Amino acid sequence: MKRSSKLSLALHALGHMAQEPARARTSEEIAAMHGTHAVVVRRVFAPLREAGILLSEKGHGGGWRLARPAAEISLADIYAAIGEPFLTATAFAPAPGHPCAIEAAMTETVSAAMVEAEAVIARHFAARTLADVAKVWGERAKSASHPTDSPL
Amino acid sequence: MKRSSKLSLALHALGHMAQEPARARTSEEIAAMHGTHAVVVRRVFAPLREAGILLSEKGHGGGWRLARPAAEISLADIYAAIGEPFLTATAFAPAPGHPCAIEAAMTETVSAAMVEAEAVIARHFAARTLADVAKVWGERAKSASHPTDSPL
DNA sequence: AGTCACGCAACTTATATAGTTACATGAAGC
DNA sequence: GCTTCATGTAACTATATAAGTTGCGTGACT
Repeated sequence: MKRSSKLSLALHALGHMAQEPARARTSEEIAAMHGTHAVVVRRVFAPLREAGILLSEKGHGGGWRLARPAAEISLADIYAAIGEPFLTATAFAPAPGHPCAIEAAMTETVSAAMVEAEAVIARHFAARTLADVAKVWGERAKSASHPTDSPL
Repeated sequence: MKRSSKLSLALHALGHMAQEPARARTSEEIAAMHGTHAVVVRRVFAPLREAGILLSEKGHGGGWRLARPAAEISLADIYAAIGEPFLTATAFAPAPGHPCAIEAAMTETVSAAMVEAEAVIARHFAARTLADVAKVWGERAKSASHPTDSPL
């Protein structure tokens, strides 16, 4: 397990959805596309719905749809909604049971580096929308890999 | 478990060692200082020894010592020797069993962001030596927290 | 010889996350 | 109104990763 992550699923799926925004996709469809389980898709998509990026509909013809044009959804929006940081925050639990100035100094330095790194990532993602990625896809893959937008 | 990490242990311990470089510390001592196990210390320190940052000696009076002055050991040296990246590389395993242009495009974007972020961290760490941190410690904690360099 | 400390391999335990099952809710079609 | 399809959610299982632990070997000092 754990061969993938929430963010990779979200980016992959929303990238596909940006290709044909009108059509709703079921969780099953998306799960098959990404090689995972429908419940996982719902779990990952729930915060995106709450963030106003996705809409979900029940019943016949239901499924998931982009809540606004792909050009108005940046990767940063998705990243922020997921809330799963790249940086392993586990790296610095404070000293167990006793304060230590040296450890504190180290933690400060590392934290500063992490904040900087996060800012870089945020900037990077903010500069790219789903539409940008869809465009790249359109330019390079008029070939055969994903004819229109079919799963698998 | 996993309340700490290799890097936090290394930085914490080497920070202390930089305070009094002449004295060798046993793995037990360091483990007590960081609230972990001596074997874990040896495991984490092994690559630092191979990288020429630490020296280890067996027998009476043995233990660990800095291989060179604290001013010549940057945090980047330690970070590189540990080889444990901050950025969760798990985030992007490729598509399971089938290529997908969209996923590839997303992966490229994310990878580029990660490379940038890594560079920021590397630069940040390269600019700080163990001696710098020891100095910070010396300036702020002439008080009581760690009288000389005692564990706990 | 005896003790101390690292070196290393193997095993155990803890945790996080993906995967799965099960059931409830609501919407469309008949 | 009943069935079908789809999401919503909680609970459970499986697995991968990393820390913690044990045991034994080796070298060095007394």
